[in-house]
Amino acid sequence: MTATPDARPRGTRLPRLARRKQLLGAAQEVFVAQGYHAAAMDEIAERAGVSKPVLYQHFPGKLELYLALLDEHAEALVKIVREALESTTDNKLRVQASMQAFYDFVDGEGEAYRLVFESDLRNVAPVRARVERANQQCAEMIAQVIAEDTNAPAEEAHLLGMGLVGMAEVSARFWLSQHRPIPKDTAEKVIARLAWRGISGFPRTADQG
Amino acid sequence: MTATPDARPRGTRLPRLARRKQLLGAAQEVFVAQGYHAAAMDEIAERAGVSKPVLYQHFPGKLELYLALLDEHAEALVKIVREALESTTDNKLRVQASMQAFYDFVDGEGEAYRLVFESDLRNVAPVRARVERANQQCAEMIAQVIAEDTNAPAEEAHLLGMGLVGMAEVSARFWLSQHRPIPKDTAEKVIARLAWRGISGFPRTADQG
DNA sequence: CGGCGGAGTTACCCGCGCGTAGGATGATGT
DNA sequence: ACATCATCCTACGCGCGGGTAACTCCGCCG
Repeated sequence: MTATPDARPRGTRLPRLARRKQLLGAAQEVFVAQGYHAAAMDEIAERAGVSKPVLYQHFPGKLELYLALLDEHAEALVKIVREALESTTDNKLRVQASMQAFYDFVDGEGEAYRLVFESDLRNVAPVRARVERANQQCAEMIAQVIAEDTNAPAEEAHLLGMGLVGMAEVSARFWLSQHRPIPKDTAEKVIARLAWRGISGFPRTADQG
Repeated sequence: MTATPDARPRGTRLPRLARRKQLLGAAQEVFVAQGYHAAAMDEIAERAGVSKPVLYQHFPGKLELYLALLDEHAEALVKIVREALESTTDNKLRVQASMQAFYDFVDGEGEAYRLVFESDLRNVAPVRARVERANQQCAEMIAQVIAEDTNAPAEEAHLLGMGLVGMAEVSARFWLSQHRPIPKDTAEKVIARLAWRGISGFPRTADQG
């Protein structure tokens, strides 16, 4: 525990682009494990088997390095949610696929979801903007579908979309933090049913209090 | 903007307990506005119209000061959710009241909800523990109600509870961040309906895939 | 074989911000 | 009036960590 897993082979020389990718990999490990603030540039460099100035030859600063990773994974989230919604025109299946998308994202390699869902840098404008944008894009896409089959006003559809996003995100993170108490597809189905029954009732009943 | 709102009347002497409360107030303002890391003890002291050592006569360190506030508001959240659930035995009304509880919490004085829902210190164990505990207590209470009227296994009930918590939390934060695009009670009702229709379907259908 | 350029290194600077030592000042009891 | 205690202040120590200056080392091209 005290001794670091001792990093990559020290001393190797790499072409620029390969090094950059490797640095991103090392940075991701450290940022995910420690969060932005507790992560030290020294440690990232060491993890990559390289000295600190190398890091600064590839990224202007700590923040930019972080943003590069954040962009990558925020876009990945939006992408898989979009693909889930485009995978069918049956809204019930769409809900199921969307929930699965969130669970897949959270269950993805290296717990990278933490960068998007648990960033300790949301108070910094560019980070906040990216995180909110990803969330809103997901919610917006879902709201679109809801609005098509519903007489709910746009603002309500947006709110509902965000509600479903929150449901998926928080429940998926919980499921993972509890070390998968139930099989993944079961969790997805349970949540998908909750979501589907929730919104499928809206067309007829939305005009009454 | 550059000049600080210039704090409380400098130089006044206060009895210990009054000072402590005032310090907590100042600290909350700064922590909420800046987050833990960007908040400086100097600034909190200045905000309270006091010098730094005074702060340290009341709290052993920055972390403890933060934890004091976090505890306060985390407990407040659990409390209002509990009261919402105890306010009636009609589950539909319980859902409505619970959602309202979250919206009230987020809409509360000074945006204090940020300490619980947007802490930039979740990577630190005692903070993480408190935030997760509050969330889980809320989810647990809701799961309890679900389990009573449902044949869903305990783990699924927990997951559903956390899903509803996430729905409420995320949608409420979104609603506030958008500067209340719709009236609060409308938002509550929309989300409550989503939640209620979602879970009310579970008793009969939970045993099928 | 000489020198050019990119890849890496060591060793350092320095600002920020938490926490503290030591002194002043006003209330309180005798 | 004088001691005493609690409250509060000015001024500083000091470690941590982001970022940089200056140098080395190796392959390659002419």
